Amino acid sequence: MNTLAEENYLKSIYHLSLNAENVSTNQLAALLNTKASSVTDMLKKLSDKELINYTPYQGVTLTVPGEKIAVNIIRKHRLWEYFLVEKLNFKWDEVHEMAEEMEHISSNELIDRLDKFMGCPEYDPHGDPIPDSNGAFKVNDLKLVSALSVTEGGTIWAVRNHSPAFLQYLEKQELTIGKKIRIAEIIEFDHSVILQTEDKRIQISREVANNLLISI
Amino acid sequence: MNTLAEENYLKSIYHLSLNAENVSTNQLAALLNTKASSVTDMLKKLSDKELINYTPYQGVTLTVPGEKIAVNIIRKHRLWEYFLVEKLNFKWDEVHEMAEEMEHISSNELIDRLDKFMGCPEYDPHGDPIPDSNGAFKVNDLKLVSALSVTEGGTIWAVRNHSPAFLQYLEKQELTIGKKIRIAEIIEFDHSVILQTEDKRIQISREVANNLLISI
DNA sequence: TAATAAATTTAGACAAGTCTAAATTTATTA
DNA sequence: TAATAAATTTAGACTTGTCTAAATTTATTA
Repeated sequence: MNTLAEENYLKSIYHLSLNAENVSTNQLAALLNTKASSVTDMLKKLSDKELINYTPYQGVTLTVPGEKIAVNIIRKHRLWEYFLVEKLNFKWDEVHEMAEEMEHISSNELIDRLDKFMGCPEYDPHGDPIPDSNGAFKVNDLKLVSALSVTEGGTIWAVRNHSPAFLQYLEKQELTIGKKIRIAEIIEFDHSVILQTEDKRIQISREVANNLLISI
Repeated sequence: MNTLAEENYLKSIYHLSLNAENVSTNQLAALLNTKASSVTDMLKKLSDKELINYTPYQGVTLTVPGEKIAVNIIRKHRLWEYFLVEKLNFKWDEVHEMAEEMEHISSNELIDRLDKFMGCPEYDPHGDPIPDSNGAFKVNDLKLVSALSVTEGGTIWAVRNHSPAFLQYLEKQELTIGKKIRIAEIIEFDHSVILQTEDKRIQISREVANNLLISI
């Protein structure tokens, strides 16, 4: 098996890979709250284990085995989050940190049984798809609210930021998963967005719009 | 918080303390599958943190804060074992290793909610009492089968060994928790014990009798 | 009780993962 | 395209937890 640190690196590389072909040392250092030199050391180690493709100065990609491990960790993370919210009644802004620990519980048999116990949920409390035991994701076509034009709209489906501060803000604004919204106006000056919901208009910053995903 | 290694040492000291006033370096080394010299190093560290009382060559005892941490880990271990058996349908011989990992999940809020979710069970799948959130145990007066005389008997209540091999053996012999037994005979030569259950006689070794606890 | 055995500790080393500071490579820009 | 800036890697060090081998202390026994 892999160490906790190795698992966290693989997971982080996976997440960053979604937005860029190659993941850079500095991106990883920022996400993992560590120094670039530490990242370099670990990249060598993961490369030796053939879990990543690493060329010095050129960033990294995951190999097939590396991606498999990363997806499995993400599966565990999301299933535990679902468990914490649906079974133990935690709020969606309270579960991320706990799931960060729980995702490293090694048994796959355990996670498969947990999955069945909960009825094989397809999405976690933040709207992210839960990979199945083969690592297959439900692909669904989501769009960032920040990428929409006026009059476009849909249903809030997922969030791209899991920090308690952000989630609590959404909760307060009643911008939670399942809510139907439409772009009423985009402020040219700062790209703030005014959303129209069933019963009111809500103004959100570009920052917020950039972390909110909807299904059209 | 404490490291995983520290938590495991505290837990082991706690367990060994039940059978001896002072816990020795070698006892710990054996239980933790490590070397005496490594134990000495860790004892100094725990002593510096005032989690144990350590006098070189004289063994250790837990301090009040040290015991509190140990009991909390045991609480988590037993609640997770209960969860795995009662909710995820694992067998009692399958859960120990998983719980060894899960007991280190740090959130106490999580464990308290898990406790409530399961209806605040008093005993784990091996019959061990589950401490409450204050660290209080249900004390019950159990006796080792090996300590009984002929004609004495009671209900199998707990086991002192959690190895899959032992638990599977008990399962096969139908000597599981709740079973009523009585001592029919003790073989003088090797201290084997012949048990009378409702429907049959079962011979067990002294070794087995020494790991089986009954409530009279 | 002196000699021997067993238990424990000390000394020095190592692997994992991290850090700072310096060196190197790549990217940017004047 | 030469100079500068930014990104990355290397070198050397530190911490945690472990190890082996040697030294020391405690227990046992003749």
